[in-house]
Amino acid sequence: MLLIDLARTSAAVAADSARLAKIRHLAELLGRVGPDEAEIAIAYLSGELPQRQIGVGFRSLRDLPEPRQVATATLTQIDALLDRIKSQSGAGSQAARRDLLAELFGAVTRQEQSFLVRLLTGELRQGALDGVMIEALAKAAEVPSAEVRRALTLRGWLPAVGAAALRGGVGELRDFHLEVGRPVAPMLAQSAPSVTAALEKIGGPAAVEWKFDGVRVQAHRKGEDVSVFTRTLDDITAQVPELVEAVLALPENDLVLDGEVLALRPDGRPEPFQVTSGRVASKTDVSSLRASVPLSVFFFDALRVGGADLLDLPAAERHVALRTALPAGLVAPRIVTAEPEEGEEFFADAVRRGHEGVVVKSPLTPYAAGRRGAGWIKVKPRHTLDLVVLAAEWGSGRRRGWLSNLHLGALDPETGTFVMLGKTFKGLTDELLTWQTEQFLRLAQGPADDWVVHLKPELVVEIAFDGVQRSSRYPGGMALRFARVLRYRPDKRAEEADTVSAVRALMP
DNA sequence: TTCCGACAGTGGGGTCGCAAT
DNA sequence: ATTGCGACCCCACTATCGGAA
Repeated sequence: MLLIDLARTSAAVAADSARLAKIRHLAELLGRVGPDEAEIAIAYLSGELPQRQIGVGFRSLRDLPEPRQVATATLTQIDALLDRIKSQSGAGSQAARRDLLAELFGAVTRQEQSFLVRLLTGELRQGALDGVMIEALAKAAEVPSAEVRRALTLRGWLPAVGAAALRGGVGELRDFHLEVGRPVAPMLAQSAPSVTAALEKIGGPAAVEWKFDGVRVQAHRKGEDVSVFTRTLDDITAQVPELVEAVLALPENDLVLDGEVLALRPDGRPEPFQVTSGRVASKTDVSSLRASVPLSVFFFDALRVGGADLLDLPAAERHVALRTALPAGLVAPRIVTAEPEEGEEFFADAVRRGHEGVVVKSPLTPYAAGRRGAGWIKVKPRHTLDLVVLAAEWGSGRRRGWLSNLHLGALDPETGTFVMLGKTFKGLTDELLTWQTEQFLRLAQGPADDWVVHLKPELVVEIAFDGVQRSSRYPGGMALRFARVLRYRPDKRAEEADTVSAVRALMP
């Protein structure tokens, strides 16, 4: 199959806003792709690469060669070139990578170039990714989408699952099983503003469990072999020896566990996320880092214990298996309650101890991997500040033409100036985007730029955020974590905004 | 007919590893 | 030694579609 066929299908998918129409376009193409190229076609049309990543991003794609006039490139040829590019990533040569990219982009037409750029930068923007592709595969292979979903849960890689569906239908999909040593797509959580609201949503007794501010891990053990994977299914076994040893010390030797790894201080309080993140990402000098930044692990779910798959069991039963297989010190602290007061008190205590919040879990739900089901609901405390808009950046995609991304500052009362604390684009409705674009253009001052519009510091906006962290990027040495807009404060003048010292008081 | 679950899009701060400068 | 880039860790929120109620 030719790459141009995919580029055309992608364009048709982008042109129709209806999901059912997108599914029809994708299924039509999947119906005529050969078995050798099915995996490539599924990957490309759901915004992924068979190679996963190849060390090429936005910056490497600025200067493209002249396109061809006639489309002749096949999926197999493109895939082979991407393989060669990947082999030059990391320890390879950037010059070699540049030459190969020139060869790749010189071999395709303008429309294919555009498709490849969006694919390689991870910004396909056709309104269809895994969720829509699952439905399209189900349609093309004439199988229930639930079967595709189930197989994806267990395999974690849609191109492989989809190719199996097209090849062998339900029969082949049923061959996917939980395999120790191969990661499963982790279950995700929705969020709620309070434990009370979360309990309401679940509607009955629920587990309320500490939420740690660390890195999600999935640990597999078969005999004396242990592997550890992240949320995106990357293997980090070598970076977390403490975790490997903890799992090897268990009496049970056929296990798949879900948990969180984090760095604790000697007094037992958690280190800031930045410390945990840096430690987990470090591949060099792990043995000396162990001494200075030791990692702890807390598990909260069991997908397999003693050779038995537990994914389809209710959460409460999985937790019994977890407690049976693990010492209490390795299990995330939790209570089970239907009483809002009791849940709120447990939440407040977790936060007092420095943790991120809690996750409220239904006792009934199976392990719904990879979906943000209503079975898990996270609750975190929320801070707010009244800050001043210092500048704004033009949006892209559906936000093109709107000033979208706000630069936020706190008041320095000594000098009457404002100290930038970060940016946000979250929490804005289309109506608010329209309103603020007008206001910002009225307040514009300073050097004109086609990216950033600088403003007279007059507009006050109420910002919600999760916390304040150390920053080497911003002048105050602090940045907001997960900042989002709540509302504008036309009743407040900039001189009444929150001050730098008020922000500093929130630093851990 | 209205409601609501699931999805895609639009970006945020921080850290590490690596090649090039 | 420093810089730029890619990859990945954490992530919130709104608009939209289409099936459920």
